[in-house]
Amino acid sequence: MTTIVDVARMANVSVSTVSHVMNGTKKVSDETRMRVETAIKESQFTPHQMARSLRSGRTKTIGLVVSDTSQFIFGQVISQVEQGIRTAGQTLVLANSGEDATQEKQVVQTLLDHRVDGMIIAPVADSDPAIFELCAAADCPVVVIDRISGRGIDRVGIDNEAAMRSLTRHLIDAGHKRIALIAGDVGVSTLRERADGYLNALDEAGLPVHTELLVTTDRGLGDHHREIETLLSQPSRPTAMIAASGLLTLGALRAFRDVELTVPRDIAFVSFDGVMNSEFIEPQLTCYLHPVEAIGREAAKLLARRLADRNAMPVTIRVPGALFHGTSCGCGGLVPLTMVAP
Amino acid sequence: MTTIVDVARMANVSVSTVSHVMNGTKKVSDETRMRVETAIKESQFTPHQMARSLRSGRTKTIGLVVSDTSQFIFGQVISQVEQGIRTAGQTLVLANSGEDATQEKQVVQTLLDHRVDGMIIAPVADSDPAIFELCAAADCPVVVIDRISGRGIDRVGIDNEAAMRSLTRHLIDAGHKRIALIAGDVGVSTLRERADGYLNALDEAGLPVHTELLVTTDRGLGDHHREIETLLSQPSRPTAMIAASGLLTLGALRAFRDVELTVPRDIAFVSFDGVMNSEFIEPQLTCYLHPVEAIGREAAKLLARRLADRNAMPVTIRVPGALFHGTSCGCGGLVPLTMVAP
DNA sequence: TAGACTAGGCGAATCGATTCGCTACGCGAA
DNA sequence: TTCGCGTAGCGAATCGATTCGCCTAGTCTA
Repeated sequence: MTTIVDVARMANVSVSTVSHVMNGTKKVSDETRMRVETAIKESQFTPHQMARSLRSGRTKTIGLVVSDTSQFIFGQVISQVEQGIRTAGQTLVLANSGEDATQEKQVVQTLLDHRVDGMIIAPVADSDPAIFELCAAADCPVVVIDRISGRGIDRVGIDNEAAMRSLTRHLIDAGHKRIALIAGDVGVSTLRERADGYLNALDEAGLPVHTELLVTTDRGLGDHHREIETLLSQPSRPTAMIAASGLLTLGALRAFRDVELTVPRDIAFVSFDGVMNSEFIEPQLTCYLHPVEAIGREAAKLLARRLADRNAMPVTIRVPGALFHGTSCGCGGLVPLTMVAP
Repeated sequence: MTTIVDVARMANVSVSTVSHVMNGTKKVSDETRMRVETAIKESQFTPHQMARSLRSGRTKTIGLVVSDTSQFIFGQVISQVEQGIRTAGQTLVLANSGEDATQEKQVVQTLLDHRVDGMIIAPVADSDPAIFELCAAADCPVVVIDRISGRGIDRVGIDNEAAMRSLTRHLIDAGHKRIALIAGDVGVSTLRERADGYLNALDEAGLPVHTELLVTTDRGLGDHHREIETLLSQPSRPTAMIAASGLLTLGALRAFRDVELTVPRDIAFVSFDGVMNSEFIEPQLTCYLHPVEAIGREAAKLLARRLADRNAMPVTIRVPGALFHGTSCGCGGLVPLTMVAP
């Protein structure tokens, strides 16, 4: 590989002059600049990023930690983040936390060892708060996605509570009183906020909470379709059901199929977050559409802002999503579905 | 941040001794080693990867270039590759080529500037062969995924021709003679191989090729459902159809819906590659299942092998996929679906 | 007991860039 | 003529690790 020394020799100037030409850090006469530039072209010189980083302390890389790269939702986030930081001249270093707090801490440390200039993290359920201290100690700015945790940190996510309240309200307006929620792991802040939205909607409407209709799980990412089957097989089965995530929606759909219930004839169904290719699935799901692309975009923007001004006030950005009115809620479009507040 | 110098001072030894303790590059007495190790722990020292890389010439990073991170198939690949290299102590640097040759070349250069130890590339359709020269010049091993291009390079992919031949053969065995292929951009080697499989199957069966049933496009990633609609609206419409990719399958499904054809009653349909959540889509698609996870895994393994032995013979690994016999082909399970040769 | 050899550790060069301070030169003013 | 000053460019220290060669004791052998 050719180095800056080779270029300097070719152009018959000193190493520092070549550096100044490349970075525009000092005035160089036109004539010298030309010589250097042609030398760079001819030798196809590209500066060694490691050497550059060692000296300057900046690597022009951004770390992104997600819990499962293969999940569709994260694919969208990765795509948007990559695009955002690439156009800003940065490069993406990706790590998978595998929905495990120990591994998350490890990969965060690895990214810090690689001296990323900043980090975007979608924390796991029982994330160790120490990771933020690690980043702070390394003076590495962090943006948290989706799952909100800690104060004094830039965050971007959706308004889970309001969105779920809208969905629940819709079923209530359609006359349902026994509404089940497949809530998932309420240890995850996202899912707990959604469960809160459900409870608040019931409360506002003066409806009682039937604890047997609230399906939560302590841990794990399963789709829980066995539990849902059990619930649906009982004599006092609910007249409506809400799934709190895309994965849980798939579990519910499996359960409906297995116990041979037809939606919306036998039970009304709405979901938080759509599922892929839902346009080909019958019935059309009434659901909240998670604005994943926007979240990725905003996260990249937020980090860029932070890198430009380390002392800016930390902010929390709530990206609005959209509600899709399908046929699965069984209201036949007669009951309006009100938008989530922005 | 604490550096190796701090540790050396704390342990009352020289810098080089600390280095030797960390890397096990020289024998150090137990007593000294202990002192150094406790000093490392107490100071929470982690070596500066940039400095380390500058000296050693290895960055412990692997570059991965895909054309669209948000596509499900690449999400799977990314996940497997990340896992593979993480367990090997490497870190993943991800770049998006956006299905554009110019951008692809740029990101490859960026990754080389960051001195990745190796690279895995899923090339774009009209990929510039120069990218391989760039890598060769930088002495950076490359593994090519899926789309095969060039010789003397490690490659991992599936046997597109054989898989497509099986699918086509299945429809022929079921009695079809007018079989359409939605082939997509045959400039992409993957898709051309699939088209070849279709043509070879027809040839083996002694059936003529109807060019109007072969829908190809010069460029782009669209799902082409308009073209498919046109084809289906003609009086002499085919009795069976094959879609050559997951995306094209979605286009076909849209077209069937829009022109109100029922599969398999009005037309038989099989697809190369399934679509997400297809278990909830009626009818069940008879299709070839792309072994994406295996491809990602193998790519990581292949690169590891190459890094261990730069002089090994370049190999091409063909990962076998599976065939799923659904109801969309309309044969009612009466006609056997023969496996792809491994 | 001298000489050879080993173990354990130290010092300094090195990787390839950035960046600060210095020099040499030319020009205008006093 | 001398002084001051701005401009263009050079030299060398520096970032934080790795690694090679050298040094010093201590041990073994003849």
